Amino acid sequence: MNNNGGAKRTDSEASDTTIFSLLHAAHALEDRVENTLSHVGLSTPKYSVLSALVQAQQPVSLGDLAARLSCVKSNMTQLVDRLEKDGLVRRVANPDDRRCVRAEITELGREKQSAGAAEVDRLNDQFASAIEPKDRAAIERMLSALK
Amino acid sequence: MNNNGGAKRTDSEASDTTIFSLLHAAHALEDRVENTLSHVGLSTPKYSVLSALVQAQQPVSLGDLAARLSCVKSNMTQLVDRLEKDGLVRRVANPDDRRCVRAEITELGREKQSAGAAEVDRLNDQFASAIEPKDRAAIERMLSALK
DNA sequence: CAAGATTGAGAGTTCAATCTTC
DNA sequence: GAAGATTGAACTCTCAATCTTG
Repeated sequence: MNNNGGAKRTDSEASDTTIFSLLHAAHALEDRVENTLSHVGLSTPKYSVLSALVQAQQPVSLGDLAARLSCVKSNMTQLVDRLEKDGLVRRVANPDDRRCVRAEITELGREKQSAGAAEVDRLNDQFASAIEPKDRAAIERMLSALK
Repeated sequence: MNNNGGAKRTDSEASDTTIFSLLHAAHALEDRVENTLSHVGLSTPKYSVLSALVQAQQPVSLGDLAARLSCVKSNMTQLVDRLEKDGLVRRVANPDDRRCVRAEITELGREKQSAGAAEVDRLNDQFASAIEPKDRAAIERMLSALK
């Protein structure tokens, strides 16, 4: 969605470095990532979970996963539900703390993540080469202004 | 959600001007907009629809609204459902083409949009002043590289 | 048959409430 | 009671199918 809330351009010239044009661009970029990952049958959230599991090199509790991906726990419950249905992840019980459920990546999940990572790397390189090295510093400053 | 898919940092230094850090920053910005608009009881999509209606200065068909906000028609159907339930918009029939349904902003909707626009302007100014003028050109270039 | 809108199903997200285990 | 996970309700969004009108 465009989300340009029709903010008034008080500037005579619509120089358009406004919040909404940034968000619009980010949305386009997000779509491109989503589209690329769909080639291997993954969504961005699913890819993110699989990547977290590969990186951890061991099963990770749902609460941990939620924290790593900056989302609420109930979201992870449902995301893992879908990943489990896809056969990319399985829930494993934790004998030490029976409240805790950990997600473990399957062989298929590992393959998908690897394929997704290749796609993302390709996109990343492509994007990086489209940015002038001199502009990177400016973008860094903008990013930190945003934080 | 963070969405940093754990993309491999082939660079020795994680300079982090990657796709995912950009998306992460955009997400933070989006949250700030969403949070600001929540002060007046609006979500970003609802604010966008109201703004489109204010700008048009007349009722707009749902298909038109969907096109203006770059989303599919069925999304607009549901968004207008919720806006209508909130009393911010009403559906009006079109005698000329009875297939067509137009959305008309209510007085309450107009008030909310106006309050939202004030908040967004404030945020926009705040954001603009955090960006060095010299950096704006770089950001423009990045934005156009994204398109 | 085209065009405009809606409906149904499902993904992704949040919040509040609940259940089990510590 | 607090921590870990789940469930239910709601919002935003997409796609495919359907209904009505042109």
